[in-house]
Amino acid sequence: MSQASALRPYELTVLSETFRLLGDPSRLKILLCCSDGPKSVSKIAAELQLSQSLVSHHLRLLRGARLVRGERQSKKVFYEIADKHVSDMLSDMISHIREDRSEH
Amino acid sequence: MSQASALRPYELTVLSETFRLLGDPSRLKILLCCSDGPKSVSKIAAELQLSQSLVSHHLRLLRGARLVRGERQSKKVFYEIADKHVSDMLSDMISHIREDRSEH
DNA sequence: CAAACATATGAATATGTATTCATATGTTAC
DNA sequence: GTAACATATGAATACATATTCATATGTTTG
Repeated sequence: MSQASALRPYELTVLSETFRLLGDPSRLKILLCCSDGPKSVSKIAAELQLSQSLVSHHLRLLRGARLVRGERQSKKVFYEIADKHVSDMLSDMISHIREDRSEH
Repeated sequence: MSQASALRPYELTVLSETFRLLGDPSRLKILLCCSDGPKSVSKIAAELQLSQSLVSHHLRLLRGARLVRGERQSKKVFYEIADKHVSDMLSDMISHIREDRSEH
C-alpha cells in the first residue's frame, strides 16, 4: 500500500465518494440487486421492499457516480451495474469481507 | 456477481459498514496514512493536518471495525492497517478507481 | 507526588443525508 | 386528448455523524 501517498487529491475524493455511496445499506442492496442483470425500478423496489421513490433517489446517486446505468424501454427503466470494474470491485470486497480478518 | 443474492444479512451489514467507514475522507486519509507502517496518533494528525482529537475519534471507529490495530509503546500508540486483507482491499479499490469506468 | 506529554473520550453542535410525501414528467394505449 | 402506469424530483423531516472543545486517562521522568 505504498500507493497511498501517491494518491492524488482527486483520486482520494473519488475513492471516498465511492465508498460513501456503497456505505448505505439500502443503496448497497440496490446495487447488488441489479448486479445480476438489468432490472426495472419497480422490480427492484418490490424485491427489496423499498418505496419506489427511495429506490429512484438512490439510483440517481448511483447513476451520478457511474456505478449503474439505466436504459429506458418503453415505460420502464432498466438499471444494471455500469461495467465490469464495478462488479469486480464488489466481488473483491465481498471476498475480503468473507475472509477472516483476524490473521495477519 | 451472482453471489449478491447469496449475501447473508450479516455479511451485508459488515460490507456496508466497512464501506461507510471508508466513505469519510478524513477517515480514509487516516487509514491510508497508516498503511505504510505503524504511526503514532500525533504523527498521523501532524501529517494530515487534523486535530489530535479528530484522529483519535476516527481511529476508534476504524479499530472497532478491525480495520486498524494499535499498539502502545510507552507514551505513544502506534496504529497500522489491521492485516493484509484490509490493505489488499484498499489496493484493489484504488486500482478500480484508477481504471476507466466508461468501458463495459 | 507533580509535571509534562500522548491519547482517549463525553458533550455539544453543525452539517449531511436517508426517507417519506406529494407531485411532476414521461410513456403507452384507448 | 385522457387515463393508467412507471419513473423522477422537490420539499420537508428526522436522524446520523463529523468536528470541536474541554477534560479525563494513561505514561514517563524528575
